[in-house]
Amino acid sequence: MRILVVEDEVDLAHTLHTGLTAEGYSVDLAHDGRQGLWMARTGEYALVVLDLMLPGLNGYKVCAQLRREGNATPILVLTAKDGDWDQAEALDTGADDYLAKPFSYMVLVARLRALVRRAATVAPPVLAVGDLSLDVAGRVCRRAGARVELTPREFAVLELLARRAGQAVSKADLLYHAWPDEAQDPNLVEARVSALRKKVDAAFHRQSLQTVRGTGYRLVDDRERD
Amino acid sequence: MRILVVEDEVDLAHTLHTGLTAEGYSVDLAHDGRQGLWMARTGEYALVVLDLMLPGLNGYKVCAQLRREGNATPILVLTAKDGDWDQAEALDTGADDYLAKPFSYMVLVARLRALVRRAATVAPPVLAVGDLSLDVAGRVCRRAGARVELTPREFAVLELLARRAGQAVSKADLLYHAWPDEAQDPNLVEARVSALRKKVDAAFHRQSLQTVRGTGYRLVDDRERD
DNA sequence: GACCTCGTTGACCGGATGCTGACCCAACCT
DNA sequence: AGGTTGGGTCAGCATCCGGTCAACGAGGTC
Repeated sequence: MRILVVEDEVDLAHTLHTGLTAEGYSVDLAHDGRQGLWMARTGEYALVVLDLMLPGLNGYKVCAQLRREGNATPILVLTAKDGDWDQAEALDTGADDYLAKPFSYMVLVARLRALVRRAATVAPPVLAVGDLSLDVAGRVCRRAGARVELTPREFAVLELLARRAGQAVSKADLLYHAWPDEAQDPNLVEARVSALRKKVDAAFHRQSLQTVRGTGYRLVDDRERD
Repeated sequence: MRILVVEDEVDLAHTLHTGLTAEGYSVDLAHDGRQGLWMARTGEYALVVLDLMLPGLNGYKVCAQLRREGNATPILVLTAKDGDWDQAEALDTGADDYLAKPFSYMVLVARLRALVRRAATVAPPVLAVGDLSLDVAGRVCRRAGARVELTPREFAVLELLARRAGQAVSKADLLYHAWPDEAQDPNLVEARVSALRKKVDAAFHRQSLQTVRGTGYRLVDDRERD
């Protein structure tokens, strides 16, 4: 579960990082609005914690821009002010929840958990590429309706490939997404993909997991080939 | 006993939060209608306190939408106006009680308690997953019609799994739901699930309580498996 | 074709994860 | 007080992941 914290105050950012990491999340930090926007766009985050007062590009704009791009990642807004106006505007631009500083750490974690959970139930939880489907909420994978058992790592890898179906995904991206603690070795990915191919492709005489030499892998709908 | 308060006025929301928490309820806050609707949908609340005047989506709509979805959670409506018209409309859309601001805190708590009590006796909500049914009000569990005796903790665990049937539920979520005072050890959950399996699955040669390795557990309808 | 790099995959094995029985304490009857 | 029940704690065991390594294969280049 990866979380993006967009916060320029170094102390608070650091506190959030250590706290949420201890809570079991993988936390990435962005220090200004522009960087936050960039990182959020990757769509890899289960949630974005966004300070409103930011250098460069303020939180309202980041939030509004993400929504304009169709990005539905849940956003929890933080702000020093607690006026109704701020709150209203933040929620209007598409934030999902709001917390005024100073806030209790427990409250933050509770809200955050609620948001993630809600998003999981509301968002379309099933990724589909051809007849391969991934139920992200239930952690269930099916090919042509048949259940395929995947290990957590396999699921994480296939999930990112499915989110970027048709696109080549670099091993670096896959490592970043599926190996929360920094792992480097590309062979980790190769080994997992190899295992996935057996379960998801070979067992069904398919070749949807393609190698993109020099880059990474690509997941495609391969039902009507040659 | 978990209560959802949907209220955009920060002061009032805060007052209600502290007050009701002191009263022994677990209180979650939503700050606008849309958020309130999402949170209420999880079905985890014994009661919803809903302000009518809300940004985004007003209280009438939230209420009406919940009822349309078959959600029977008791709803106590708050509003600044006290005209008969408002009251009538709120109750028509499916609210269970009505309170005009400003109101006495004592009155709120009394009404609220009454509502919870009434709801518990009047509308026994039954969760069902396959032939497993949980009567939440009566604390009764049945498999294929046969009564299964569960301890309180077992019931709490199974209840959350049933509410999120088909989805993988993390041990953290289960802890959060079934161990109100903060407990941490995942083994608590494992031990309860182990006990549940004996009563609910093994005794009926079933496997509806599935392990999702690395994540938690999932409750499914397993009646027609290969 | 020689050579090199990149990718694939099987084997191995250590560590993480989950399961469960045993034990025991605390709360609650009687 | 003595008995019963719930359930937290612990430890041992089983299972499963998945990281590591190395041998092999496939492409690409000269």
